[in-house]
Formats: sequence, structure tokens, C-alpha cells
Amino acid sequence: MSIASKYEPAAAEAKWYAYWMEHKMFSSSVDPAKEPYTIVIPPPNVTGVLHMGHMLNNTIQDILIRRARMQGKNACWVPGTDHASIATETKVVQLLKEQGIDKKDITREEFLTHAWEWKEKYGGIILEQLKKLGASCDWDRTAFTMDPGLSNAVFSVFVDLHKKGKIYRGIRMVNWDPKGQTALSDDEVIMKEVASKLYYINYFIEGSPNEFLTIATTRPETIMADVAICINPEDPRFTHLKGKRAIIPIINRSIPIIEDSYVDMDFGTGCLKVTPAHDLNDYELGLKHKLEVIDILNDDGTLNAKAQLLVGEDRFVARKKIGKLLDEAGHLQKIDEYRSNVGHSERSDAVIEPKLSMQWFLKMDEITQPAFKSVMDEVIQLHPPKFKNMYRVWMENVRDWCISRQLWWGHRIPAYYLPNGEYVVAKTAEDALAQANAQYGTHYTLADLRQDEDVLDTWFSSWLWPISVFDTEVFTSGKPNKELSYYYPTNELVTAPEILFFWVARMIIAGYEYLGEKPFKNVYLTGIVRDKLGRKMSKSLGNSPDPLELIAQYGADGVRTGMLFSSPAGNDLPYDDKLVEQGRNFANKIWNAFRLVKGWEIDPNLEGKVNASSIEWFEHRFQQSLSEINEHFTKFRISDALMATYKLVWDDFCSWYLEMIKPAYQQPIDQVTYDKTLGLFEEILKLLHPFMPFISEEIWHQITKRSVAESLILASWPASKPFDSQITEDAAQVFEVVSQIRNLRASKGMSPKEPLALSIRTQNPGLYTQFESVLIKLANLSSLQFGDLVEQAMSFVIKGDECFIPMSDSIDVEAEKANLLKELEYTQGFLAGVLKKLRNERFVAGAPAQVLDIERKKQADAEAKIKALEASLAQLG
RNA sequence: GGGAGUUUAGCUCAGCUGGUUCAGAGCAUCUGCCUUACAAGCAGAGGGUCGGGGGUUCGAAUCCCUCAACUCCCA
Repeated sequence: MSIASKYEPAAAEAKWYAYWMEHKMFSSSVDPAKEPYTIVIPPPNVTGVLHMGHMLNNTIQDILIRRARMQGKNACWVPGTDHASIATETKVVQLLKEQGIDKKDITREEFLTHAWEWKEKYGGIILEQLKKLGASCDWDRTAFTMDPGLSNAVFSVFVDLHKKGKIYRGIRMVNWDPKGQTALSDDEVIMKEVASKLYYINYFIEGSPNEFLTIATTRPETIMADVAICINPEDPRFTHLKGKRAIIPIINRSIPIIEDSYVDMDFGTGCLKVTPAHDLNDYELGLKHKLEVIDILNDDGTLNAKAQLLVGEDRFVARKKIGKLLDEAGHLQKIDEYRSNVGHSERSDAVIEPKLSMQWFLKMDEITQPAFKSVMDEVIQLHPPKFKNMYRVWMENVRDWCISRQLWWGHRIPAYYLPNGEYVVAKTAEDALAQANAQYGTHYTLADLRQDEDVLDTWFSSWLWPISVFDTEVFTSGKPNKELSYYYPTNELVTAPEILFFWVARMIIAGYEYLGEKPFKNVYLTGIVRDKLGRKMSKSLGNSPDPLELIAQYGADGVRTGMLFSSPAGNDLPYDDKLVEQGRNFANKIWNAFRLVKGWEIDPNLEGKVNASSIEWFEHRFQQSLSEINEHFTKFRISDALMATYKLVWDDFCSWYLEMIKPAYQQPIDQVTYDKTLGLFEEILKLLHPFMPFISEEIWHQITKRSVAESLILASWPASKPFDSQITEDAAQVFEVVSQIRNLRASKGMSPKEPLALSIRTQNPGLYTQFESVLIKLANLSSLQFGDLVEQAMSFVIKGDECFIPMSDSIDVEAEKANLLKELEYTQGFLAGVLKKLRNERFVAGAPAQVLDIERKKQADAEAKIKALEASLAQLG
């Protein structure tokens, strides 16, 4: 049987994914006899396509899930998508526009019909893409945040929190996106530094036609909304103006001059125009001084009638025009260039307008307390732990959560306004009606109710995700169903740090509020995938590779491992094709190791004793690595776990072990070694499976024919056994001898094919004889002996053992001496350092016994080595 | 302006409560090899006064102070 020299991933990937699906190997059901291991996917936007961030994130989840499954746990990975109000609505609006339909011209119902159609058509794409990556989600559990059940959960929670008095309606200054026509949370606003202009405008003082104040502002178009001028009471420049009034230019409205220490005397002209409707700070100043609020902007960012001027003009157009008007009227003193930070919508990139509006809020002060405590007490652990501090800072400064959004796509707020000016909150219109009539003694009909036009913030549904994917009724019943009781709390959450507050913190809050229990034990925060220039990968920059193309090119296993090679938790991942190349090469290496082993002929008459020590060594080495790998997993150091696996496979198994036992060309191998080697290969495949599910399953089945139940995905994670580190140390020393000899050959330009004789002067020949055949084979020795100094030889020293390679040709004595001298000097220097420590009384008195022992051992080793080196040098004359 | 974090080899990162030959790994680089498992490979090698300065200590990449640079969050 001939096996391709290069691993071709595409066929194996399609085959095994279908196989796993067909045999329901990803599915999980409640089984009290088994320990559950649960992960809920961070639901990607239903509009989304797979990007590199998803790849990293879901690879990690799949690794955790697959390993847990192999550890005999009931692994359940729940997939799904998020309706993503803003993103989806934006996309649908765009799409309709392309079809010549304007959102303004259609009804809410019509719009939603379009949106659902769109969702049904494209909403599953991202999940299909995840399958290509190998994600072993229980697809039968696929959930969507706007599924009827999950929606019902959202409404229940809203009604409940309202009943508890935690949800309220209030006028607030919100971040208004005039393009998206919606309010945004602070976190959805991106501050960008932009070039702007600082207008210096003269306001005349009422009653003193020649006296004026100059005010610097970047927003001259808002002067019509001014309600006061504010000065710092300490400012001597303006003392004479206290209590007077000023006149707004052009529209000639009189406004008071007020005093507040808020004003920075050094900025601009030292006095401030107060425009409560259009600036957050001014709004607060306005509240403090009980000033009127004049809102001159429409929702789309154009000026309204209250502006009196430039009505209907866009704010930016108006800004330019008012500048000109002011100039013509002689009120404009000058214009300075100015750089300032301006908020932009994360979604539409429109400049954010601070706007007063009626919104729904969730009170955060009390509800956050258990969530705060649980992370501080490490009931929930963040990985890496540096995020704990960030979490603390955020929780300490948390503000009420604005949960309403002026959109149609999403969960419509279940609040119903009544003709009497009141409103009721209820899950359905019918309930609302009954409640209203009962409460107010009215006889309204459904037609009298007007439901709130807004929808809820997307996070208001996804914060319930770890609960609502299992049980949508618990929010009202208070009694967890079988599924929820079994799977909740989930084990791990794997997500990006940028949504630590948007999502993670809120899930924790909801978990405690509704179940009195954490939603997960560990939060693994991945880094952000960046390009080589350190920029975040984004569609608009076009700097993100297409994940599916990468998979096609490098194989899913290659991409999975490539992403993880350079990705410790919490660190950004600077993406480079080199990484996935390395992953692909690794897959190929494994493949070729398999080809080698599978290609051997077996001779049943051969004795296998010669390889016994090699096999024993690798068994111990395997256990040593396994304990490291398990340790890394425990600490969520997934990259390190992969690296340890990588080195075990590549260095220990391929470079050493296989070379140690490999029969000469076209020679057969004995049965025992062959069987043992395949057995070791199988153990390795188990370690590889979470990282590289496809190639490992493929080879697993090629090794021998196996039943469905014997598939690797269901195999048991290797059992930990004690290992003898003396064996691995001995081997390391033998390997060191091999390396030194190879080094000698390389530096002397000798062919590896030319056999050499080796003589070792050592106290412990047994160390070498146990690996005698290995030494002879790997270093290509003609003989191995133990004895005294050898003349006319190249030499090197390893741990006090002197190795000699007699040379038939004359050797370069001077060069040899120089080498030895160099090493001698280094060792002497090292010894001097150790002795200095040991002669220092305070060190001897203060250092723990263990450290002293180590130092004494170092001293002894160094002295032995020096002795050996000196002997060799003397030998050379 | 307030707060947090980062700085170790060309790159990406390990380095636990100060003490193993502690200055590491992978990649990249350089040198030599088409040695029949693998050139997507093999065998070797070079490379860092641990951001600067000061301090504590018998001993500092590790603890403290200070300066600098970068990143993020809040205003």
C-alpha cells in the first residue's frame, strides 16, 4: 500500500466531519451518571461571516470540548447566533435600499418580514463555516436569540425587573447616532481625534452696546440652543459681568451669565456657552443651575424650528453657514484650527450627537453586587488574571444600563402606553390590557394600547444566553428544568476581552439575579487578531484573510494549530501566514511519521530486545510531557499545551525515538517494537486530537480498522502514570553525546557516513551502555569503549565525563586546545561565582538548605568538569 | 486630566512565593546536507548587560522608587 507523501486535508476533513455528525458524536443529553462539561458559544452575529477572531475563539472552545469528551465527561457545546439589532438592521436597511426600498416608506411589519427572510436565507452561514473548522458543537441545540422561547425569556426578565423597580424610564443624555437613528451605549462610541475649528464668537452684553464677551466653541451651530453663559467665579477678568445678561448673536435672545467653578479659566477664552440639549457637561450644568433646555436638532441631525435659523439644514452644513453669518454680522472674532476627540458610532461611523431622549434604563448599583463579588473572590476566574483588575474598575464605576434602542429588529419593549398617559409593562398586549383596566378601572380595548416603538439592546437578550439556551421558563417559574439543573453552571466561557463588560459581566449579573449561581467557572479571554502592522483585522481595512480559503489552503488542522502557536490567553495575536504554514507543516510531519511506521515490514523471527531501552525511554518521556500538557490545560495555557505536544511529537517522537528504533533501509522490524511503536503513536494521536481532530482521526483509522465506537473522538485521554526522570535525564545525556559528535562532524567537515570510534572516561558506563545501540546508530560509531585518556583524539566533556574520538589523521592540536581552554575558562568563571556565594557567610546563613545543596552540587559538578578538561589539555601537551 | 496594563533574542512570547548551568521556547536568520518517512525536511550554529537610572538584599528579569516609550479604559 502506498500512502501519499503529502497529507491532503480536504478529503479527510469532509469525510470525518460527516462521520462524526452521522454518528451523533457531538450530541449530548442529560445523563446524571456522567459529569457534564458545558460551554456555550459566544453567539456570533447572525449577519456575520467567519473572521479570524471567530477562528481563534472557536478553535479554543473546540479543543476544550474535545479534550473533556475524551476525559469521559458529558461534553456539551451549545452553538447559536445573536440577532445583533444594530448590525442586522443596518444590513437589511442597506439591502432594501439597493432594491429601491426606503425604510421610511414601509411599515414596521413589512420591514420585519424582510429582515426575517434575510435571516432565514443567510443567518446560518457562519455556523456552516464553523463546521469547516471542525467545531464539535451539538448542532441540534442551535439557538437564536430571537427564537420564540428565548424571546419569551427576554420579555419575562424585562417584566420582572420592571416589577422589581430596577427598570425605569428617564430622560437622559444619550449618544445619538443620527445616521443609524438610534441611541448607543458609551461602549459603542469610538473616540477619534479629528481636525476641527474653534470659533471665537462675540456675545454682546445686554444694556452695554459696546461691551462683549468672546466665547470659543467648536459647535457654533448650537448657539441658538444656548441658555446661559458661564464664567468661573474666581476669574478676575469677568468680575464686572456677574449678574448681567448677554445676547445671543443673530437671533438676539437674552441669556443670563452664571458662575460655576466647572469652567476652566485657562481653556479658550475662559467663558463657556451653556447648551444643555447638546452637550453632556452643559446638561449637568443646566440641571445644577435649573436652566431651560432648548433642543434645536431633529433626530436625523438637521436643525428644527426652534433653531429659528437654517431650519432643515444638516448640523455640519449649518456649522459652516452660521460661521459665515456670524462673520457677516461682525460677531466672529477669529477661527483657530483645533484637534479634538469626537465620538463616532461604532456601527455607522456617524459623529455622535449628545441628545436628550426618553430611554429605558436598568439600575445597576444593586444588581451588580454578587457579580462583582464572585469575580473578586475568584468564584469565577478570569484568564489571564490581569483582567480581574479591569473588571473591578468597571464594576466600581458602573452606570445604569440604557437598554432601549430606536430600532425595529430586536425584542420590542413590552411596555404599553394608555390613553390616560400612563403605561403598563406586560409580556403580551392582552396581559397589558387586563393589567391596565384593573389598575386604573378603565375599559380600554386592545386598540387603545400603544406599544413602545423601541427594541431592547441586543445584550439584553444575550446576557441570558447561558440560561436561556437550556431553559426559557425559569425566569418566571423560578424552577430550573432538568437541562438547566444539569448543565448549569457551564464550565468555561471563551471570548474576546472587548466584550468583557458588554456581555461577560452582564451574564454574571443575570446568573446571580435569576439562579443565584455563576454562569461559568472560568472565563478565557482571547486576544485580538491583528495584522502584521498591529491593526485590528477588519472587513473595512481588508486586511483579514478569508478563513475558509486558509482552511482550503492549509487544512483545518493546520489553521487551528497555526492560530494557537502564538496566542497565549489575553495576548493579541499578530497574524502571519507563517503561523498556519507551521501548522500545516506539523500536520505533514505527523503524516510522514505515520508513513514511516506503516511502511515497515515485520519479521516475526527478530528479537526486539535491542529497542527495549528506547521504548522505555519514550514511555517515560511521554508521561513527562503528558503531565506538563495536563498542567497547561489546567491553567488554561492552551498555547503552551500545544507547544509541549508539538515538541513531544516532533523532537522526542520523530527526531529521537523513530530514529532510534528505525531499522536500516529495507530491513524489517521486530513484532514487539512495531506493536509498541504503534501503541505509542496511538497515545500521541490522542494528545493531538483536540488540536488536530481531522488528521488524528484519519491516521487512527488507518492504523487499524475500527468500529464507530472505537473512533478517536470518543477515545480516552491518556492516563497519567508516574515517570522516572532519571531515565529521561540519562537519555538526555546520551543525546547530548550524539549532538556533540554531530557538531564535531559539522565543524570539521566530516561526512555523517564516516563511522567514528568513541571512548568515554566515566564513573558510570552503564548510563551509556543501556543506550549503546542508539549511540552507535545515531552518532554512527564504529565502536564504543570505556577507558582512560586517549591520545591523538578530539575530545569534549559532558557532565564530567570525557569523550574521546581518536583520529587517524593528525588533529589540529592548537584548535583543540583553544576549544578546551575556552570551556575551561568558562567553567572556572562559573565555579568562582559559585564559590563566592558559598564563602559568603551571610549567604550560607541566610539561604535555605535546598539552595545551599544546589550550590554545593554546582560546585562539585564544576570541579569535576574542570578536572576532566585539565586532563584533556594535559594530554594534548 | 484620572485609572489600568505592557516593555526579556530580528518576531511572538515563557520565566510561579527573589536562589537549579537562569537568561529560555517556537518562528525567523546563518552554515552544511536531495542521508528513500518527511526539502512542508535533516544535522549543526549564531543571537539578549531582561526599556533607562537608582534602591532593598548574601543574592534581582523577579521586590521598591523614578524616568521613558507604547496600549487600553474613563472624563
